[in-house]
Amino acid sequence: MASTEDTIAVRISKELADRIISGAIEPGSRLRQDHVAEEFNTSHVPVREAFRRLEAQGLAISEPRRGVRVASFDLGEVREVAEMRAALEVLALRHAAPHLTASILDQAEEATKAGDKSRDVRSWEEANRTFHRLILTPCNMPRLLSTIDDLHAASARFLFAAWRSEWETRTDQDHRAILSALRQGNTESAAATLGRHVQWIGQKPVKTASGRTRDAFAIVG
Amino acid sequence: MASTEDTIAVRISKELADRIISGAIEPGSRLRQDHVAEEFNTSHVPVREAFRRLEAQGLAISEPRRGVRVASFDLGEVREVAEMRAALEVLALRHAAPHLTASILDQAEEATKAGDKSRDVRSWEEANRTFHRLILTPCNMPRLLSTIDDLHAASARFLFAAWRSEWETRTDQDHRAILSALRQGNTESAAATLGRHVQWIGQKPVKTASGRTRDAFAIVG
DNA sequence: AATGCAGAAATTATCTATAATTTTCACTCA
DNA sequence: TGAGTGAAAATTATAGATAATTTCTGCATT
Repeated sequence: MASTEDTIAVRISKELADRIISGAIEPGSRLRQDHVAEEFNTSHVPVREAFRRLEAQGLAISEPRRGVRVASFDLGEVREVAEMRAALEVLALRHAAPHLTASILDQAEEATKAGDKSRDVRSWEEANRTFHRLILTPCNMPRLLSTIDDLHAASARFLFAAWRSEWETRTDQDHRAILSALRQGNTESAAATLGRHVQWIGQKPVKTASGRTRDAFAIVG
Repeated sequence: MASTEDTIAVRISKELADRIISGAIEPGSRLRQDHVAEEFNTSHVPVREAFRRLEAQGLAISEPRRGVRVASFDLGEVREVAEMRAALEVLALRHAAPHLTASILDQAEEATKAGDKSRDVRSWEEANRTFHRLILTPCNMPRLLSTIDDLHAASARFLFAAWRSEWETRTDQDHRAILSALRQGNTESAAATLGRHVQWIGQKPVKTASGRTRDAFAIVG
């Protein structure tokens, strides 16, 4: 953890981002700068800068003079993020493919296995993210990768909101198919599978606070 | 102009973004918060927030304790932005197509004509941006649209850097082909043309300060 | 001439204070 | 009972001041 390297504003934004993604802070709830400042033992100036970062990542929305609140989301946004991820990850994979080494693919396979063994959402999400990052990073397109990172953060948020606690282990066939295609040098097939994989939207009945049951949606890939 | 509505930080970031895009501030040059604060007659707190916004748009980069500088760019970045635009605008168009009305397509045709008549880069860019915005906005995907907006800002920057002054009028056949396909309800053909159109990278010899000639590249679509 | 090293100047990051705005909530009056 | 009203409290936005860091500059040394 390079906390001492970062500026206070960055540290705050990372911590808040983590809480928003994990669902520790409810969507729609207000982020009050003085409260946050007090908690982190700082003034509110770095807090405001942290808010601007969260805003840019799409994790918070700010209305002038009325403060900042945690961004809420709906099924439409889940779909939107899924489609953006599909389009951009396919693009990244096409450029990354020529630079993929056997070692990278082996690491990606390890990540897939780790995901299959995961007993909770959080560790599954981490393994999944590692897989995607491993096969996409070699595309060497920083702007593309950072946009994809933001989309992954949004995905994780949807995921944690839907699968708050229960998580059933499952074997990720898509990841294996992608790796196998990449090993055979079949980039187009890998890209097509990745595009489908990322757009798969899981659906799960969830009990609301009022005791009713509704469906929760999330990107599971 | 809703300047009075906006917060000072937003106003500053818009003005600085405009200068960076137009090339009024050189890539790589430093943005000094006190100087900017003095120019806008404010303290540096809103200036710092404006910097965070520019950073998020990819127009500036900040290193902790060493300040903010205008992002520089190279051919690789031009390519990257072109490919991202292609992927995302195609996605947006596919979703927008069912909601396009004759009126919107007529407005888009007007924008194309305005672009063809433009005698300088700046007005051509504005007309071009209007065209793309018109046919994409109905997709109703706010996150996607705002990402595309940022990419258009980057495109404009490349464009102004390459075509600083000289600009030859040209007839945009791609725009017309896209409109014609859309009018016939042939979304796939329109999307394919748009994807190619946006990835077209113009090339132009440019005289550098040192009197030498080098090639400048920009997205011309 | 090139290199390295103070010390000074400039600049960034943060804190404390103040002004302006919005939200809350008790209270009046229909 | 309930809608409207108007302070009071809370909160945001900005300003001014301070501490910490970096960059610059000139001079001594090799």
